[in-house]
Amino acid sequence: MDKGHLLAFLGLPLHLHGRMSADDPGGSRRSVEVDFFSDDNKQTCVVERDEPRAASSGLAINKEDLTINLLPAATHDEETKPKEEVELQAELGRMNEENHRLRGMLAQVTTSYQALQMHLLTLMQQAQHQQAPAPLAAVAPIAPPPRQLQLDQQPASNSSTEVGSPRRSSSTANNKEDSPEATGGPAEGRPQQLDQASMRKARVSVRARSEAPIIADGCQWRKYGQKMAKGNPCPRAYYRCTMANACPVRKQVQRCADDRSILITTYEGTHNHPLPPAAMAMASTTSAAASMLLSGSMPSADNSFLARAVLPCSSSMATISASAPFPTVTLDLTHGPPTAAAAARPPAPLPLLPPPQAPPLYNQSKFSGLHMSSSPDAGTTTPLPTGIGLADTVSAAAAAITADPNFTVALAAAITSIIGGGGQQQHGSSNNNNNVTSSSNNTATSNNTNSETQ
DNA sequence: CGCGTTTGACCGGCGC
DNA sequence: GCGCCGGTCAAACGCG
Repeated sequence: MDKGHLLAFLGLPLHLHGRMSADDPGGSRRSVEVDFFSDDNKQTCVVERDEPRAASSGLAINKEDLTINLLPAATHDEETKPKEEVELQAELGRMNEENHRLRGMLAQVTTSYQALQMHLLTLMQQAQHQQAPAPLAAVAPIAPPPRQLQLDQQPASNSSTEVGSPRRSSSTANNKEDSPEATGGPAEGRPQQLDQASMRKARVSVRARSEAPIIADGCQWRKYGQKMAKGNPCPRAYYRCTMANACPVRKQVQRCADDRSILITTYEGTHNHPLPPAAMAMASTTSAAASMLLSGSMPSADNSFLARAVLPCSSSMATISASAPFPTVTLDLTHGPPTAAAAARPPAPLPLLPPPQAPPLYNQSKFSGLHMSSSPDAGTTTPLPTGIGLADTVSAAAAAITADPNFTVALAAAITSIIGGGGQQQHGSSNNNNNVTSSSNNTATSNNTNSETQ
């Protein structure tokens, strides 16, 4: 959505723009605001452009006004100069105050926009599901509903035909996962096909400080390859989920080239089986992030803006990149606050979905794995020595994200898009939790600590 | 002996 | 068309 239209749509007092551009000593978000209030929005600024001149001694000034005031000052007497400087400084001070107020208003507008965006997304996805219902029906018998969202459900939905090896080798597998024909059955709606195609490619990258070779995210992984990636002296390891026979989920683990204490884990795909609670958090986060990417694939969507919109409280740790090859959500857990505080807080009161769009299953303890999060250091930059601690870190971080009401809205949208009207997820959820309670203790990742060679 | 890792080879996509 | 590079395969190997 165009920002100008957004402001108009939200009824923002557009006359603020000109003032905003006058000065922004704040800095970090300056580019956004300048762009926001650029002169390109003439139709929104033209009304106000005369006002600063009419009240040149008032609060509202812009760059031109400053220039006009400063240049004549050079010709003034030496005695008047300090006076004007003092006035200017006073004005600057007032402008700074106003700038802060405007920032607050901008934050409010952004919040409103987020809500609207999420609502729109939800409506769109609901509409899609009315067009193409029940693509998950084929999956449901295989893996009970409570598992994570089937964003990458195509392999799962085809698991009846794609028996056994999930290989994608051209020499051994004719049913390539990436083939559009495999994305959905003939009953599937075209728009959803496209959505799933994009979501299948979506990845979620988690950056976390860890001395361990991999982060324990609650799933079982089997290493199937290792490569030296260009531009990084550290090898990249490839893991495949082995909790189910044909689970399509893969992950890549690589240390950051700049800071080798940072472990970058990239998840791709969606599990087609029940997950341990410990894995649920990450998987759900992954799925929701993929859903966000879906929404970001809408035309003219600004992904960075989208990232801030979807994860407003996590903007410092979550970024969305649509740059090739795959759209990727990066969750940066290497930064402590502000999310560290959220991550370290007791995980029990996880605010989940707002009632209207919340599928029943997510009002259950879908993220019960987060309850394992006991490490007070979760989300901080302190390296955690054990895999369990890392699991806590990841889970707690995921809790921090999912606890964000805006994120849960996005999550609701994701669930709505995937599950649609399908409702009896709760039973499976409880089954799922029963199934995996024990596995959550063994942290279920690959036991081989030598898998990550340097 | 079974399971998981290692590692060189292979394949496909992409840029030039 | 060619080469680079990411991703995957599969035989070899190690470990319990």
